Amino acid sequence: MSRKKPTTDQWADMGGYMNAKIAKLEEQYDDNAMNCFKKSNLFAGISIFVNGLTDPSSDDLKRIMLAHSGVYHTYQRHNTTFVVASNLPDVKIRQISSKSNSKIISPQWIVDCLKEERILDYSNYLLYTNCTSNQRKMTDFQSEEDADKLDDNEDSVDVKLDDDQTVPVDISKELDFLNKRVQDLDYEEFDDNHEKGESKHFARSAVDSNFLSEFYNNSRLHHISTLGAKFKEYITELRENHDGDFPGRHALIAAKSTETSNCEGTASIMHIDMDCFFVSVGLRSRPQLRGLPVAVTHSKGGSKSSANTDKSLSEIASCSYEARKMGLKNGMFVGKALQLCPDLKTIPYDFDQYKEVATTLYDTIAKYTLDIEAVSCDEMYVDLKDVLQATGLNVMEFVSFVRDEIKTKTGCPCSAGVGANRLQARMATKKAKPDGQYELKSCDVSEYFLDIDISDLPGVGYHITKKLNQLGWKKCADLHPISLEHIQREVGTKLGSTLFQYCRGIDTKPLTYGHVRKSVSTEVNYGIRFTKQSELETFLKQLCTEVHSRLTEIKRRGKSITLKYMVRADDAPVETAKFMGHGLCNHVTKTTTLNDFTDNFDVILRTVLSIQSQLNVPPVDLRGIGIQISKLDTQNETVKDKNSIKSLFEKVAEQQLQKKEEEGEADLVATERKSPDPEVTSNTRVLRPSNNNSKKHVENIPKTRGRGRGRGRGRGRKSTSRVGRPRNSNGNTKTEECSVESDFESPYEELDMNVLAELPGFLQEEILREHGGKMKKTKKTEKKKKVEHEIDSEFLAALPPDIRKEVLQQQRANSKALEQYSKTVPVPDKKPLPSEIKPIVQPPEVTQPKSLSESNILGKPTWRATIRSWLDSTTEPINEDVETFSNYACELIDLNMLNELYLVLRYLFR
DNA sequence: ATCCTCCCCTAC
DNA sequence: TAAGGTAGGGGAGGAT
Repeated sequence: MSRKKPTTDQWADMGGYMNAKIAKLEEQYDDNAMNCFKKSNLFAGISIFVNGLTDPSSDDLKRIMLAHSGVYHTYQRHNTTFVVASNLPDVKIRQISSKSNSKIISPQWIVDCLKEERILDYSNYLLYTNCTSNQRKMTDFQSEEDADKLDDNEDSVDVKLDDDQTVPVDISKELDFLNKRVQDLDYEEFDDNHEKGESKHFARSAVDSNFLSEFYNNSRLHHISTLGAKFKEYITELRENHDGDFPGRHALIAAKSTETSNCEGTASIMHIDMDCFFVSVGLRSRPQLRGLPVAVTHSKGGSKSSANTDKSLSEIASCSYEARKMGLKNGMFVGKALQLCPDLKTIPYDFDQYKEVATTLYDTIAKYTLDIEAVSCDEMYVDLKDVLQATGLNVMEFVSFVRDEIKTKTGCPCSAGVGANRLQARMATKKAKPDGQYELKSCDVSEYFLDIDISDLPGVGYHITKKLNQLGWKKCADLHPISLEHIQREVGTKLGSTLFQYCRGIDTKPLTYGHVRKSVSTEVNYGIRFTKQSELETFLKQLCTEVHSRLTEIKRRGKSITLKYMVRADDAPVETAKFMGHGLCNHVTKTTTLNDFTDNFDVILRTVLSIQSQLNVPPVDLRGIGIQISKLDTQNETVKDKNSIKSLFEKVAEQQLQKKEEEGEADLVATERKSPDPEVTSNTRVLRPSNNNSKKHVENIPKTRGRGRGRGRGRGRKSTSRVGRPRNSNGNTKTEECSVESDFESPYEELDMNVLAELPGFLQEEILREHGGKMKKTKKTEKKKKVEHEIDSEFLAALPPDIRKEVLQQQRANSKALEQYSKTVPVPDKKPLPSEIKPIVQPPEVTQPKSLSESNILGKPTWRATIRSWLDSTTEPINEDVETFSNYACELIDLNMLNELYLVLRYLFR
């Protein structure tokens, strides 16, 4: 291959620059790590993307967002709230604003918001105000009239397009011209801003600072994946907020022509799917290409200069039916495709348009019913039973009605299949395509399936197909004489029984409407070329930023962090055949399970860096990197019951009861036993003492940074490492046991940890906080503290008298303990807390227990934060009256727990 | 037995 | 040049 590599000099230059940059980043990172407290919720719900150079720098802006609950996007997304920029040329602005909902504002807005500690009206900070100015700009190189046409076209989702005449024939030329112009200007701008030559026009590999964002902007798979997820969420949302009215149905009833009624209501599952989606969307503005073999790909040039494109290894994302007839397939390389079909026309991607069309598709269906299971951006299952019943239409009437509507609105054809279950509907769609519909009647099912290729069944991909074909099984009919056990033996229990049923048209899986994420990940297996460890670390950090922002976006936290590598296989050439591809690789993954759920950037980054050093793969050999966060905490809605405050108490009580029973005191308490909601208990896991052995809970943050001398060879298939990180970085932490004592660094070693350990959790917390921050202040604060710990009279009043007495007693004892303690402990200088303590004070990564127990709540420095965090995720109104709580408490909780629980309540009601 | 981790496979 | 992502189901085999 005469592929051009950057010369060694170029690499070296880049390395030098990158090193300097990294050093700076590191420095900032450390700052960042020390100040990882959330400072406020100022920017909650707001996300920014920084475009170009800004003041403050994008890094600073990121830190601000991190600290104030905002989200920092490493690349612009449709839902980015603000694009932050200082100086953008009009063209760029137009590009941004026409393609998204984001407003472009000056970074000053963020600075000023911070200053005033409130969200200011951004309109004064808009970099540009709508439309007018930039349209004028366009006239610089377009006639006014053309520009108008163009605009019309861009907004034309709702315009009828089935008639090709509607669109001017030369529109695509204009588009091309415009795009080129925009691109040219982009480069010019880029040069202006980057005169130092720190980066080329393109981000070539992952060492370029803007590689990640460019990659994500251009990756079809990324778009397919994220769009799909988005629409699943979209449907879930629509269902949640639905008021019971389906506006489309009225029109349907009115438009109903015949008096047909839907008597045979069995086959009412519809599977609907856009026909070669990307191509169809692209053809809307290129009517002259209709009827020709067309493919969507990054590769430019189409069929005109075969010299260059013959060998193109660019992949085809989607190709028209005309192209498929020539043997083209999605995913095929352009080079090969051109051999099969020299007349192939290639068109570029337009991700924003895909999204628009998909939205129209979903909105159209949603007018009639929300019994929708989203499969991807262009495909869904719909249960029509309800609509048909409500409107009296028969199935195919309805199907053709919506298909027409979709085609009219989007200018793109779709196909639909109808059957008694999802499998039948889906197989019916196959017959319907292209641009058609087909109902698979129950009497036809068995015959219809006989001739279906096994490889067409869902769940049967490349490998399974191969395996089955080798056994001589190709058609569904071939499977009929085979016993269930036999099939299972070949392909596994689960898939075996699925296939056994599928080949007969049986599918018992109902449509699923709720959609709960189980993991979040980000992965790049393209353009990964590192020469140095530092480049790898910088990139890992970017990936962490990315997962972190995705995690925060879905408002979840995770416990398990996986680093995934693709490593060049020993015998694979260093230069891949495909430009910047990954070539033949081994996969290496390693997972760390934290003790606590986290959504904290620092925790994620440290964990990842730590795994990185354990895997110890030479950066040069890396070809792909991914980070996955799994074991997400439970989602609010789905576990409302389990998360109720009542069940918290019940579980605590249950736990105590068990303990007492074990101690043989069952009869004493048996009468007190309340049988909790069976659903709750059935989901309660039996608690085991945390195997994290130490008496004190310590945050589970790996501290090792940089290249450790981890030696985990190759496959990384060791069991997952618990990264119970010793902090004392000078290495001599022999004990895996990590107790608070051994982990303190110098000034804090003076703290008498034994005394501290004696105190109730909440006091430890207060004291440690004082210690780290304000202990310098005099008695005054202490008095204030005391007052704060005084018992809420409202709460007291709600208690039965004898209990009230005990509570008061206990409270006095606590105060004394605190007072005494503060005398015995020397007051250190004001110093930032060591990182072990941080989470105790304001922990994003506190335990969010699946099960709650005494030991989870009490006896741990984090109990309070634990409960707090747990309650943060509950949708139960925590403003239930104090009385209710005290009643729970009195009924369920041991007396000596009451005081602590009281403090929980105070905390909640503060 | 049951759970957990590390895979592999599939789908869009 | 090219932009080979992302989430979920499930099985093998070790740990508990």
